[in-house]
Amino acid sequence: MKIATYNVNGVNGRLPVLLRWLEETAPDVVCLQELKAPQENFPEEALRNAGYKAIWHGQKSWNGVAILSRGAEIAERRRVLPGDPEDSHSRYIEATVDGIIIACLYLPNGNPAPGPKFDYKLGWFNRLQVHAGELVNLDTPVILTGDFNVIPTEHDVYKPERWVDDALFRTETRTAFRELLDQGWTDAIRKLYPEDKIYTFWDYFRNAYARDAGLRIDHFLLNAPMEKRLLSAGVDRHVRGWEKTSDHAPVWIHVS
DNA sequence: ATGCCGTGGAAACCACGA
Repeated sequence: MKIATYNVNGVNGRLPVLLRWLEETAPDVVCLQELKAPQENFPEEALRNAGYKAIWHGQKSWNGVAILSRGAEIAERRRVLPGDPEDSHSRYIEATVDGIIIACLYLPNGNPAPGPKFDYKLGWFNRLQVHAGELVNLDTPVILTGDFNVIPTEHDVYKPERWVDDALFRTETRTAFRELLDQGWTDAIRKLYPEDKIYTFWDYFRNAYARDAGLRIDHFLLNAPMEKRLLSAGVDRHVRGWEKTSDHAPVWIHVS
């Protein structure tokens, strides 16, 4: 079973690229972030014609998350991260697919830091920690995946010294991610590739992709029952080289 | 290297992203 995550940066503007990638790689389940589309403008029919059923939580202009499935039914569990009734951003959706609990998330960027946006990021992160703490010890396999907007370590960025004051790499952010892992989550890519230079995002400008000036910010975190079933993982980085592509590349895992 | 690009929405510029 192949499960992927992809920050599409606009699901309608990105539709040709998304459909091409789906046809090429045929993942069984896909988590999408940054739909940038209101609920009624999600390309449900185009994805159905490509073989995918979907649940999604849209929002005008920004954010938006979705879960697609090629075969198994998608049983939605929640579409809001608990802990703040005032939070209006569509950044979280969670479902059971083929016996696996899959949380699709788009953690706030948080720049500029410090400031209110960084405070929102840390608050959202804390709510994620609380909720993840309830998921990690389930006997059910659980996956937290999506765009975490976290550079976990200096090995996950082309020039760490340039990012120390950035919301993606600040001490508070890395500490929060470490605390999340310490609950008992396994970073699937780092489990399989402890040393390799692996990126999932390259800026649109400064020729970042050609220079391989990237970041690893899209992650798969697995609880113990899921980690036991991990077979392989990777980044479809060639997709970042396509025309009219997202600034993120798809990331995937293969589980038994 | 402090958004130089890209997207969506509103209005012919702006907010936002990482």
